Amino acid sequence: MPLQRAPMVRRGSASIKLGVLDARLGYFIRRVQLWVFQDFIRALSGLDLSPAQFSVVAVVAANPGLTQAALSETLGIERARLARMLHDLGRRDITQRLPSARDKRSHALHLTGEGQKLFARARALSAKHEERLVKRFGTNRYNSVLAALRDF
Amino acid sequence: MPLQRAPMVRRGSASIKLGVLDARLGYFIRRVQLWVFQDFIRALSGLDLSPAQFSVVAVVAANPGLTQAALSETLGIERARLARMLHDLGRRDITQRLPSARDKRSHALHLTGEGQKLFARARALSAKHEERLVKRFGTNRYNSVLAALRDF
DNA sequence: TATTGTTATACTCTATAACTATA
DNA sequence: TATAGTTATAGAGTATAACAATA
Repeated sequence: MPLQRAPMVRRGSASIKLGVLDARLGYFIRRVQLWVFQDFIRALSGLDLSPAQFSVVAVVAANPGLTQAALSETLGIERARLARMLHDLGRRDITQRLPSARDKRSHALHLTGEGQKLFARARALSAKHEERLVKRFGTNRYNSVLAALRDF
Repeated sequence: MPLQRAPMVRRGSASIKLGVLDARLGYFIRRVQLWVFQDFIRALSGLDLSPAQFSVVAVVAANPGLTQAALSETLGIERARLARMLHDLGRRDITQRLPSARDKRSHALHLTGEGQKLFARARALSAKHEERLVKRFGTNRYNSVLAALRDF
């Protein structure tokens, strides 16, 4: 059987210059953010949890009983979108909305028993993802970038 | 006139914990990326150029004559989306697609005269945006974060 | 056969407004 | 009057597939 000719992959295209983009932090932040999210999605693909859904579950787990408004403000997710997300997570028996004693308008958010199990697995899978990031950056660089972005 | 009661702003909500998110780089990258893009969009609002459009114009300016496929691969923008973007930028007399001499399938991308003027202004406005980032991070942190993300 | 560029479709995310029930 | 939550809609961005022209 003859060898197939390798498809033209054009890996480097090294001659193409970024121009002024090479001095724009936003460009590199965006590229790295896309890479990180793709790796995260792959890491949690078995659980069918998006980065945004994971962030919701994580904050509810750390603050049982908080309201949707507080969650929305903490994560910067629009209230309207959060309502749909919680509807979906509720259908999947991950989160639940209990009536609030103090304010009948608001809900107290909790994880269900199933939600807690799912979160434990998601947390472990996301920790492996995080280890990949540490390796890719190197420990020192990872720590300094995390600290810089956290303080921003 | 009696003082109006200040609206409940709930600035800090300091009691809400991030939980495991506090050890996830992707969360902070996403938050900072959103802030940076919003500041960029505000900075260039007078020119009506999105970050993605700016990146296209910048790379065409730095590599006159390159093809859409090369541009697509460099910036990680889908060919399908890039076709629509260039259609729009062409309608606005910013970019132009000239026939390629060597390959009749492909186009050679260039800025128009108007496109070059627009790019000069966009570059200046984006430089002011970048200065805000430098101030916000501090020069040392800015430089180390930029280097780390660029090398990623 | 594979690549370039185009069109079309579907899905997600974002932004906004309008609505209800409570406060 | 303002807030909590919901629903609906429109606009971007992303991911695919299919297609014509060319290699």
